[in-house]
Amino acid sequence: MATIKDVAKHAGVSIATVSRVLNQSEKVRTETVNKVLYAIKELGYTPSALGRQLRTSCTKNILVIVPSISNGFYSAIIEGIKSKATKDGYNIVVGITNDDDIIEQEYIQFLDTKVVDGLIFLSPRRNRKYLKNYLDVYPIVQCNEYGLENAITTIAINNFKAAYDATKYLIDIGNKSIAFVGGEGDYTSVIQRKQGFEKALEEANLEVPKEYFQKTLFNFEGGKLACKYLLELTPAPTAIFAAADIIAIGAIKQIQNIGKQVGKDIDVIGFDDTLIAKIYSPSVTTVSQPRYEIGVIACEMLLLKINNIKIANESSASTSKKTLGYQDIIVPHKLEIRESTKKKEN
Amino acid sequence: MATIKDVAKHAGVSIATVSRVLNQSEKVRTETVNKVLYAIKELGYTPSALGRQLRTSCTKNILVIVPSISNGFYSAIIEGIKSKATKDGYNIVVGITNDDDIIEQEYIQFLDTKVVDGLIFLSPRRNRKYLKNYLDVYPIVQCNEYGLENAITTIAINNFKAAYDATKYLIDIGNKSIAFVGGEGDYTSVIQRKQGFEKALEEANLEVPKEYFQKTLFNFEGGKLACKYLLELTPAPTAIFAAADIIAIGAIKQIQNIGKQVGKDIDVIGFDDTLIAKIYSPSVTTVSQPRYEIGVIACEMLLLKINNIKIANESSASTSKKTLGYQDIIVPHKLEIRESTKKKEN
DNA sequence: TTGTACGCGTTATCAA
DNA sequence: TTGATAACGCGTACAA
Repeated sequence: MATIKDVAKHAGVSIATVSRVLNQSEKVRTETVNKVLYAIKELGYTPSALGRQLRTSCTKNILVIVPSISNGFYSAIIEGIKSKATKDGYNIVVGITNDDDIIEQEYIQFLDTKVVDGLIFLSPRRNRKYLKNYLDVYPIVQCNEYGLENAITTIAINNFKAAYDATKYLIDIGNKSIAFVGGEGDYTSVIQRKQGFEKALEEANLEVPKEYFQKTLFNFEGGKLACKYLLELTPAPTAIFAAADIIAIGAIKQIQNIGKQVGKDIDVIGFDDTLIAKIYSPSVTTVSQPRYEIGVIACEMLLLKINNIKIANESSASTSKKTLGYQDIIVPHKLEIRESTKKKEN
Repeated sequence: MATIKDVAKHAGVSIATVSRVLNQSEKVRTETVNKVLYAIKELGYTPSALGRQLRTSCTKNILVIVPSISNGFYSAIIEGIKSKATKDGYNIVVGITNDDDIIEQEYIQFLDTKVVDGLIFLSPRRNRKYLKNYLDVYPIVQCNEYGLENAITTIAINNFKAAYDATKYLIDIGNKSIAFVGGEGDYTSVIQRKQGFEKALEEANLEVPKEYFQKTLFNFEGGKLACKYLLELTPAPTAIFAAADIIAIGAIKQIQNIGKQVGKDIDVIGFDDTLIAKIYSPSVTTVSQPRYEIGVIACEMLLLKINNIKIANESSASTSKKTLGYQDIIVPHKLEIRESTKKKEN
């Protein structure tokens, strides 16, 4: 509980000198430095981040807003963010919203209350009109979505092209009737995946019955239900494109339940390449996103913004708005071919 | 960027009055209240948490230290912590250590720097002698381990009894030779599970060859490797007790790879009841921990400590140490029987 | 090279 | 019912 004052008194110097030693900002005689260092050790003193933050109006904290932490998809991105943040002396604060808009807004207010210096959204974007006021003022970055109305810097794969590639692959290995299972909630990324899916089928002159497009809960049960419905259709699809691995796995379990074989009777492809796709039995063909790298890049972009603002504030207060530009960054995706899909022999 | 001062000026009152309105602490004339409220809206003012925290020396932040966020086991606990914390107006800060002691220590210093009011460890405990100094001074709680040297409040299942129960079940369904696969690193919880395992076998007069005890990496590959080794032994075990679901799943994959059937040729049991155990194919018999509840209770205990300290500080500065007692809380476990184990017919 | 003094944005005490 | 003002712990311009 020792403060800088205690240290100063103990060392027989002023608090200014202690501060100088702490920050190595100006020259201090080595002799004095030692006195101060000794006093610090003696008292077990640690500078209060609070006082420092209030003074410098900079917390070295980054807020990461995520719908749920139980989702393997986000965790790798967070690890990426964390890695870059740590390197630059920043800590990350993870805000979990459970997809609740109110909670999300509360977290966003961390910017107002100066608890954090910047914000990274991992959550899919919804109708967030109020965000506009923040975008001009605070450093904010969005992961996994791009090309939307707000002027927000984004990092994502090309979801359209990724879905197109995956669908083309399903066609190439011999499928002519393919179903698409998306999640509920009109996330831009899922919409784009659906568009890529349609484009590939169109190019191959394959038609898709309306019933082949399924919306379901974004989880295991949702995948099971959607698959059950699809396999009871006549004709039933020979392949299922799921907009997420967990949905794909639900579908696989359902296929197994009715005694059919995945990769032989029916192909299933997922999305995101989460851990479970790799270790499931059968392992799941899926579209891989460089999640860790997405996190790293997102953090880099954010720190850039933070520093720009800092510099702008130091020079002139009026130009600060213009320093917050935005851009769309597209990272490469990759198709991971595994056991849940197999080339047909005819 | 408006401050309380701006609001005061705008409303034509003193900052003290603004503060009173904000905190509803003392009586303010409704007329004045309205003036202030109007000014607040007008300026888009949000109180700075920083100033407030500096003044009250209370951040309303809780630090949760976790080895990795990519681990399904921890996420549910975090959700539990978060739920309780939110109810009481606290935010949680998740610190990811990647099992690095240095990083962990840096996070612990958040207590010194007054960035957080308390700390919950989810990470398994290691040799943390330096912790002693913190335990007397700050509110700290440990999840998932108990009965150790330090006087730290803990919340966990009875790992010994849980493993005993699971092993007894394996014996009851007809297994006579059972192997134990633990993770590397001598985590107390794993050691206790091993002891429970041994106790059950001993009671059934079953002997376990030394080679049946395997240590391996705490992941999918580790499970595969350990299983490969075990199945090449003669005699090979008819059942495998894995100290974690992910290890069990590695083992299952390996069993499938060599063309044997899980639940028929070989039983496999996991630990923790993470999502993957439920949805894997086959689904995995496992010991369920009430992870969400563990999080809730941990948070409750921590908030209790935080409030105790607050009260102690208000009355007399000298008694604050004694208010930080400690206790071991044991929560119930449950055996979830699924497809990876099956009763033998003889 | 070092010390004095101010301010960061609050809350809380004391007077008025 | 309100206002003036002293803290909280720190960094830094300015003076010495």
